[in-house]
Amino acid sequence: MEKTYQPEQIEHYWYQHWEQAGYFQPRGEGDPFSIMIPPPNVTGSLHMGHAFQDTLMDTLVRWHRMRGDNTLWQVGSDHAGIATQMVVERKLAAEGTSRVELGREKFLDKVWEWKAESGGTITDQLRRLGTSVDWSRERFTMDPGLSHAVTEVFVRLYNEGLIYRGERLVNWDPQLNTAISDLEVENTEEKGHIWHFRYPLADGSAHVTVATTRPETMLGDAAVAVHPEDSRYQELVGKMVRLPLAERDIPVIADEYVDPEFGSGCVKITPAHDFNDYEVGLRHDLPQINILTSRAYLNDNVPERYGDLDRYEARKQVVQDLDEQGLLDAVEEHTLQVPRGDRSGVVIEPFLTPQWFVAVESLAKPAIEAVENRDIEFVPRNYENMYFAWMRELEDWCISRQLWWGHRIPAWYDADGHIYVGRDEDEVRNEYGLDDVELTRDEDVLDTWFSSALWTFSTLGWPEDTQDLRTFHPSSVLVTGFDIIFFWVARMIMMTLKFMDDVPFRKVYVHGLVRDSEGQKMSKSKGNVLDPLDLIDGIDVQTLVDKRTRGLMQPQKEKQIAQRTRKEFPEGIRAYGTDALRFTFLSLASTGRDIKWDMGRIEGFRNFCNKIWNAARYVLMNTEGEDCARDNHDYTLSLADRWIISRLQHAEREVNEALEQFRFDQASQSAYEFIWNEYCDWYLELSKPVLYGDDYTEAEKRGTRRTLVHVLESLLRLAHPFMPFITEEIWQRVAPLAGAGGATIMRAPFPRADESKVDKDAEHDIYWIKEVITAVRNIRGEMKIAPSRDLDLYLHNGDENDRQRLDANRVFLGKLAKLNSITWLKPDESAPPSATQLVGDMEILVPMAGLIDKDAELERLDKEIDKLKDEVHRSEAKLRNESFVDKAPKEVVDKERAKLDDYRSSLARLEEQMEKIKYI
RNA sequence: GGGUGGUUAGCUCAGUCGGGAGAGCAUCUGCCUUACAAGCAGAGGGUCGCUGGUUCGAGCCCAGCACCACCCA
Repeated sequence: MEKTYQPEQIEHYWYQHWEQAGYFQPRGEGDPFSIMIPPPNVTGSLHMGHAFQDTLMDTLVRWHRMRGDNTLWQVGSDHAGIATQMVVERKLAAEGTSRVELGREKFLDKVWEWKAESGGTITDQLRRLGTSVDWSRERFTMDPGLSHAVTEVFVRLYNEGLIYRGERLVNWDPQLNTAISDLEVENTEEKGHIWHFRYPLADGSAHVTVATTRPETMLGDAAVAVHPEDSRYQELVGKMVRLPLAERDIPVIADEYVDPEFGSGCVKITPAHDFNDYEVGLRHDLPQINILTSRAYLNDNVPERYGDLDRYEARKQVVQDLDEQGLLDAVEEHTLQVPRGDRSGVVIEPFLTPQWFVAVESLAKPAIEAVENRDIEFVPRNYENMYFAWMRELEDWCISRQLWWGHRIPAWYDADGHIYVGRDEDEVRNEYGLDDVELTRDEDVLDTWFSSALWTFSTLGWPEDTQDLRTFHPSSVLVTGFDIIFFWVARMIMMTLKFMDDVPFRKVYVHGLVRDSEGQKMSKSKGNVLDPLDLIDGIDVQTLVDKRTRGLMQPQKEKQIAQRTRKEFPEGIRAYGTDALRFTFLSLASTGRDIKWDMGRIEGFRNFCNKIWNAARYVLMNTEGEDCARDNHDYTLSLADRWIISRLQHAEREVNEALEQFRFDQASQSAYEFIWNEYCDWYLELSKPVLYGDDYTEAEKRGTRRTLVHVLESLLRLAHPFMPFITEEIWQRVAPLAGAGGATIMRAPFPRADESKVDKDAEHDIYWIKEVITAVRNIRGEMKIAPSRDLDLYLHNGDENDRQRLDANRVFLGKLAKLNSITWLKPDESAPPSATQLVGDMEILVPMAGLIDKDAELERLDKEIDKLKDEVHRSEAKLRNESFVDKAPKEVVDKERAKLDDYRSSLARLEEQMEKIKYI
């Protein structure tokens, strides 16, 4: 083996090998366990969120696979309607053509071409993470099978009256010229203004003042509203106002929606351009006056002078005109929430257009019940409240998009505009007897989320009744971010209950967001994005700066981003490897909270990988070609052997229990602690005296070699779900020595604790040995005695247990504490003046002559004594408190008494010791 | 305005049943000890956000407040 761990040399090899060997496919027997990957966007590339999420899923999947379950991790991607169309349109523009020029059919050919060439980026990147997804079943939402499912669902819902077409206010992106979903709208806080306008009453008797952040929409005002209980405006309600510029009369209405405290307490109502006003308009039967075109220019419903102005030009003009008429009361600075399209970056308009909707009420009811009655459980559970809150005030879902790329809506219109819905045109014609009628198909496509909502069952072959569906549906757990609970999770639950009559998954594990080291969201525009592949492979600082500053929407930020990047990563990023990256995510994955990325952690875990690597080197150096008692059963286990085997059972229990509760942080920490703090720090050291000297028999040496390889082989399996590559690489060499069969660690059994191997006596004995060794090392460290110097050790005031443990473990103590001699003193015998530590009542004495500075030792003792005195006082006070002694459980009181006894006797010993050396 | 989560060592985070707070990183000291300097050994470091309450006892339970983050309006 190489002397240091070099991840790049093993990761590619093993992944290719696993994939080719088909190890990612379900084994075909055992309890089914399945996870459906949240399909990444086909235009996307891997970011830290994916890496985090996929690490969690892969850990669960590998764990279950090793536990013998029939495990499927279903992989695939979604077609990302808008994003993909934009990418391809941009490409076409660069080629000097356009979507419109090509026409729908040719454009779609181009999209598929693009998909074939570039659509595999993210799935290729997934492989670098070691994800054990079943590539042979990879799905794409636009595949024929999934498209078939989409059509089927649409038609069935339509026939039940659960899909309808209607004119509603939707989020409209005027640049992309399509409706978009709430999810695709980002509300950003921006500086703007509030304009206060005076609207005169129609009878000229007075005026009302209204405030708005969007002056141009006043041309579409349908009313002015006040709060019904606002005494200031009682007499106004029912009167008419003369809307300036438009010169229309509009009523003053009373509605609870108005906040009397805000502004003048008087608001303009523009039903066609504001979601709240829309609702108010419906309540009061107001006209919906649409003043915009789909590109956000003003249309024919406004006076001519504003026609064909873009919304911002119109704003200026309206303000100027009102000002000239003396109707501009005031302008204030104001910070407001501005809705922007996450793809286009432009301000989104609430816009009135005909769209297709899913009526969700009847679908939501069972979806709420499924969570209420715990058919589906959220982890952590508090996300259920978020789910309920949203589901209980759910609005109908706008599913149509004015795009070409996507599932085209299976609806046809005749010349009179009658709608016919069916699986295809033939079916429509047959069903409705439309032999000779000319039909045109709806131009729109469905929201990508519509197809994603069917993901758990469409990927398994629905509407066919397949074996896969029967085996792997419902899936076992969904691992996802909280940000798409509404848009995806809730919709999957609704659709799956409707069409499968079952839940899509039993559990939803909700993880947090990966943030940068300062807790900021990672984003291209902030220039603080980390690419998981750069953490795996490393990147020099110049390349990183280039990457972060390329193609910025706000080029003026380039300098600042470059500066901050160079400050945070002066040396660039070193290559840490996939296993260290994964382990970092796992260790930070405590329940449901966001994680701040910490380079220190990944560095530490790369070191951990190196530790495992070198531990394996040590084991192999001492066992390859040696008799490890694989076939030879004549061997003896030492105390250390029995101890590490016992500790292994604890670790195995902890890891399994933690994973059962999705506590990836605790699971990985248990593995880490066992491997580093017990196996490496103590057991490997304890094995050396057995293997290297003449103090032990051949049978004992065989026992230790056997234990070295067996425990290593087990801990590799234990850590495999966390760190698949390094564990496989080492396991391939270690498994044969341990007599463990199988072609891959991936399919080796996951370790489970065997309580019969827990050995309390061995644990107590090793605990004692560690205490004694640590005591000596402490003296060494505090007294600055060179580690190379062998010490003479005296033990005083020990009991019979101490005596027996000493006799049984002299060799261990001698080697690990680097001792020249160990002398057991009888109670009446005294040692030369010594530095002292206590193990229980036993004094650990290292003679001072020539080694130890008297004053330093006195100072050290003094500090110890002070500490003990504090403890004694605290404990005495507690026990003097009668209500404590009366009311606290007996065990607690007894424990406190025992502690006090210990403190007192330790104190006495140290004081005695202090007296002894004070006068030398 | 409503809701959720958070506030613990210099930093990033654990903390189970209420019974005197832990890890990693960083820091300090000493070591190239034949698995590992990406390492070993040792050490220092905490008013558990604030105030009150419950309790014999509160990081943990209750109330209020402050600040941060997110969701909704």
